[in-house]
Amino acid sequence: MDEKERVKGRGRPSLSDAAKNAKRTEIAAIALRLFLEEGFESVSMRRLGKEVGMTPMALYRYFPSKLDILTNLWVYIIDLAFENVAAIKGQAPDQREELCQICNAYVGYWRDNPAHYHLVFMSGGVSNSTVKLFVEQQNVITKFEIFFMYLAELRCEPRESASVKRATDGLITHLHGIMHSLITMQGYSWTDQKTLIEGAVSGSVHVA
Amino acid sequence: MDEKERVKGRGRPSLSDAAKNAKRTEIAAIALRLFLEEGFESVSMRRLGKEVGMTPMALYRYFPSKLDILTNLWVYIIDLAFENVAAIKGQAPDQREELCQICNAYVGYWRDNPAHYHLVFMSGGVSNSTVKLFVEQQNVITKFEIFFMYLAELRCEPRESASVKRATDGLITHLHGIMHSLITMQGYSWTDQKTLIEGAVSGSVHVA
DNA sequence: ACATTTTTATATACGCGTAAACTTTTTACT
DNA sequence: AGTAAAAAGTTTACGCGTATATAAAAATGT
Repeated sequence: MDEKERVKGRGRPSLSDAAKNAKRTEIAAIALRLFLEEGFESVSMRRLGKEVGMTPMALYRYFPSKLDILTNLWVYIIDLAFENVAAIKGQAPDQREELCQICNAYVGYWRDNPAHYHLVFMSGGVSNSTVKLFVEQQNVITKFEIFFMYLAELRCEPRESASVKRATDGLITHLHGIMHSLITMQGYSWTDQKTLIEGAVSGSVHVA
Repeated sequence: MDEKERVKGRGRPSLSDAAKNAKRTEIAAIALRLFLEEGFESVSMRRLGKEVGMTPMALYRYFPSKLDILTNLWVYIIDLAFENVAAIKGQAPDQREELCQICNAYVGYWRDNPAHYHLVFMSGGVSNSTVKLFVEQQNVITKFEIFFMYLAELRCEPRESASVKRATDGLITHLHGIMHSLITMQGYSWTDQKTLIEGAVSGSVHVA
């Protein structure tokens, strides 16, 4: 939080990292509950402060902004999403079927937890630069590695080849599009998730 | 703006539709200039009111909210964008190439106008039912028809067949995923838009 | 003990979007 | 002309995120 660490001398000592992290965790836990229950924008810092038991401005000792509390929760939620995905590995008879199942688990997680989806992908007032920073800072991207591995194997091409990169980016964007469309445009009668994902996987395996 | 129209009787008469629309147009024009110059969030209603020459609250006689001013501008601009998309029809040597160009125009529009993308697809906050209503109201969905037509022809299948429906839904979701990923996750070095779209089109043409 | 220094925590204040209360303007009816 | 009514327009007020000013707490140096 603070720029430099003072080693010794006069003055009240900084909170220990442990104490600070404990408080951050406590705030984050309460924020997560409130955000999921009532939505990010509906929960004010004054309200959150009251629930945590501190003044609104005291929260700023632990998080630089309200938005920063949110991005912190993203990490936690995305980890949850990929736990679901990891649980499927090595369960299906063949790789192709397993990739489909993994894609369904990934998309399914967000559809089953639309509040999480809204928190991560649709929280209002979040600028591009914020998301960009988040994606770079946290290793969300490394989580996509699993898709690379499956496609390299299924396509019988090296993991680092340009065509695997193209195919995987195509698959990932397609999955996000399926999620996004099914969740946010419910007025349209989409083809069912499983069929759409089968098509996405099929395309990513066979595309040039 | 108002629920019911009073035909006659006592009381000051409502502004004529012409007068009201003139004022709306004037406000919208100034808002567009300011939003483009300084950004939506940086322009306050107090500031906009001053520029237009009325009190902040008087603006609410003509638009129900600040966001509504922006959506109004968006409607105007998106109509132009779809004219652009339509303008591509019949220009390319073959249908397949033309579909690619149309997809690129569609995705490119949103990437060139990320504020509009955020407004329509990420206006999360309280109600995505608002977004849903807007999308349905402006029948954006009926604009998807163009994708159905191209795929029916390219796949040599009837427009109403289940496989054309599957393929088109696959293409549309993929396009939205490409948009969404490129716009909101700029920290990741995605394959370029054109290549991704080529893959999306390829998949939609060949998928079962 | 007491002053000094640094950190933590609170209180105050600002501009924001806009709801609600209020005032002004414009009409019709007596 | 005077009054009632309704829309237009203004003022005031609220809660918001948070910058800034201030106070309180907790350590060291004398």
